[in-house]
Amino acid sequence: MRLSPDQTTELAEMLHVMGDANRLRILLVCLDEERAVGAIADELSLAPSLVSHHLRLLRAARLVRARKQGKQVFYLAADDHVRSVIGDLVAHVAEPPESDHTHDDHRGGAD
Amino acid sequence: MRLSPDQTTELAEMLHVMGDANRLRILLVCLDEERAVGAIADELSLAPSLVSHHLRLLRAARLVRARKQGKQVFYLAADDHVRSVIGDLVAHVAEPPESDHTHDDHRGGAD
DNA sequence: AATACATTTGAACACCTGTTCATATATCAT
DNA sequence: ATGATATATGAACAGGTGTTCAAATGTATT
Repeated sequence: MRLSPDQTTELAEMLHVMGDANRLRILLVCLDEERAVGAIADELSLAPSLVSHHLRLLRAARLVRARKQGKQVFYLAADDHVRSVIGDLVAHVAEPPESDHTHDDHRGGAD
Repeated sequence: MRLSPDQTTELAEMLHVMGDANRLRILLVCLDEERAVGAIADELSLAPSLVSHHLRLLRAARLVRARKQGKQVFYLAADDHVRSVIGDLVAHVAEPPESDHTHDDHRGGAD
């Protein structure tokens, strides 16, 4: 199954936005239930300003949607499509690692 | 389904490595069949040096494995786990943008 | 109107990242 | 041995990125 160059770029951009720890945490927090910016900041112990900055990128990537209510703005995963993708990812990470290692490659020195 | 802080960081790092267009292309090229560095570089029109650099990151993230044969080094997706994750992502991106929404809630004011 | 609260915005900073180039290492052939 | 091929490595540069701070915007309450 192959992707077009455009689709590959699109996927890379999506992964790039999700590939930040704080942004991923924010996305996970408002994946299934609406969350206000302040609530997210409070739960993750992050500055509201920082959360807002990340939320803007998540919104630009169409990963979350915003709903304004009074003074607060509630964020939620954009749609079931996003929830499904994240769900798959989370499921794979939550799974135990494979034990089908025929041979172990040498430790790569990541600097 | 929630992840531990460590698992969340781990996932973010994995997404971060995949979140580069060239790196993702490289990963896709050697997802199901072994590919030598030169072959990847040739197919993607990238400098072998650049491919090697990216391959090192992919290897450090345990996303690909290397098998040396003579002068060439063949790379392949690390395991079925990785193939499954990438497969899911590709499938989601390859899907048509509209899915069967039984109820269409949250109308977005995205800029 | 003024105050307090929630969120956003922009600038500034330090840090990281992708790429290129030159060079090194390894392997095969002559 | 030399030379050619394949890959890896390191330095260096340009540009991007996350974070913080201060200030702005919007919104409800008094």
